[in-house]
Amino acid sequence: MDQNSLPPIQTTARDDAVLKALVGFVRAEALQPGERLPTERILAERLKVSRNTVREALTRWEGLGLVERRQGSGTYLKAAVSPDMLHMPLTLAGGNDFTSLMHTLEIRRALEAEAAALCAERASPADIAEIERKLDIMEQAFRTRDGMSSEEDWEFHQAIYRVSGNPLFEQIIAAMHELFHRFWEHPLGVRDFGHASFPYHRTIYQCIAARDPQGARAEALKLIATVEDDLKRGAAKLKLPSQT
Amino acid sequence: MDQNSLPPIQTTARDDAVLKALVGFVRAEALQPGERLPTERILAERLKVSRNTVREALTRWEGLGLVERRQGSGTYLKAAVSPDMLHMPLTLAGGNDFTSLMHTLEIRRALEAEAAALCAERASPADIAEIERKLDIMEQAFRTRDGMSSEEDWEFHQAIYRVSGNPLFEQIIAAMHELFHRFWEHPLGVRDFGHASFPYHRTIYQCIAARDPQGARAEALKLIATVEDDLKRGAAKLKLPSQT
DNA sequence: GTGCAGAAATTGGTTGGACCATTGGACCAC
DNA sequence: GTGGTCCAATGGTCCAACCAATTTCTGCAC
Repeated sequence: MDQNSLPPIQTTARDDAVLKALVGFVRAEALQPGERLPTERILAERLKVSRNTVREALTRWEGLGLVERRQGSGTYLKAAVSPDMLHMPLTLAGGNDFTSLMHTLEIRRALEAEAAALCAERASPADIAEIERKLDIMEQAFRTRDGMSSEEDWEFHQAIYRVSGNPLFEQIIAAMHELFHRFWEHPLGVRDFGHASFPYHRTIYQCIAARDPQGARAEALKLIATVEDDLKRGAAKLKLPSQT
Repeated sequence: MDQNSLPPIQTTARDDAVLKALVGFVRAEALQPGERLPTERILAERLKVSRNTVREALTRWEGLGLVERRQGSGTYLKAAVSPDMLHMPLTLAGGNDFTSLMHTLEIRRALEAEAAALCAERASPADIAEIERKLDIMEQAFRTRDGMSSEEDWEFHQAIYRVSGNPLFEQIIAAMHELFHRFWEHPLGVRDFGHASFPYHRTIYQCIAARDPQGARAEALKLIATVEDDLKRGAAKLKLPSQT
């Protein structure tokens, strides 16, 4: 590690300066997502600030999803950083009621359709192969575990978001995914939850492989529609309140 | 083995607990945005945690825009909080390059299309009348000011988001709108920026009035497509870098 | 009483040092 | 190999100060 890439900082606005210095460091060292950055103690020493200040700065980055801290292990880069990043922290007054869940699904439907369409436009042969691989894994898991393939299912969708070439898709949907799963852990009493959506994964893939954006968009819409139907059936069964 | 049957164990989550307690406090005291919440020292004492831990928690809230800290004065609530907020920190790399702008536009295209479709499904006669009113105002402004109708244009779209019945559309797009306008104030040197999109506002309205979700979706896609074209022309003129 | 300058208290920001809990590797007995 | 134990490294928490900005109070001049 080049020690000159971590010069001491100068004035007030300490933690901002720490982050700025850290951006410079990441670029100087060409750190990639997944790599570990220096320990808090080293950063504090090099930047001539207290470790608490370093921690406040890293806490902000962690909140933005730029970094992940693992106790006993280190702090790891989670996304690419650049000097002119724009942060748009969006907090939605979501609820645990059925209505809010449907609202998130409507957003997901919009993004899923667009991502699939963009994916069909832009996928390289290697991308298509990668998506097919995820699809095979998912279908395999679906058959052997009789429908419980949520993890593999999610990876399939993530692959599509990535190939869409627009990182915002993954960021937004990942945030909603977490909310969704607070509810989804127990499939709302619907035994075969998600079964209906299964075939559409392959049809989406086929449209992508055939470079058919409109088709991919349409199939993605159908997929989410089946999830919405499942959700409605589950809500009806549980007599879930439709309002908070 | 079902991976879900062995979730990661939850050990320590001090600052999360602090935030949870703080949510409870805000609700118990019915604090409104703008009001001051207890000092860090008091929070630390009451919650039986160190002040550092309180600060890390507040730093996270500050990063999310929920709270504002003023040295010497106090910490003030900036937005309403609820126990089940959904946090969506979006960071887009490279603020003013063409690629990032296109990324935000792709998200907007997805949401705009879906909002228009939902709007066509759900609009009441009163809603339709309201949208038409906004449309008339926009068209009037467009004609008298020769294309400079961004404010009225925005209100027309907002009306559609509202009628869609899903508040998330407006929240997400509003956040991106602000971001977008930091660079959009000057229409990238394209003199008639936005002109091409003008007729589609009325066609979208007509589809909504005719309760035609598919048509509304298609027209919304066309509208954004014209904006994308304008943007590309502007980028070509300015020789804007397509990468960071 | 009023107005205002300066002192004092309040509050977030920073520091340095200490200890705890977890992680992951090294090492060892089996 | 396998399974333990130990140990150093690292993030998480705590404490007790002090600094810097702000607010509030005090007391004096008028």
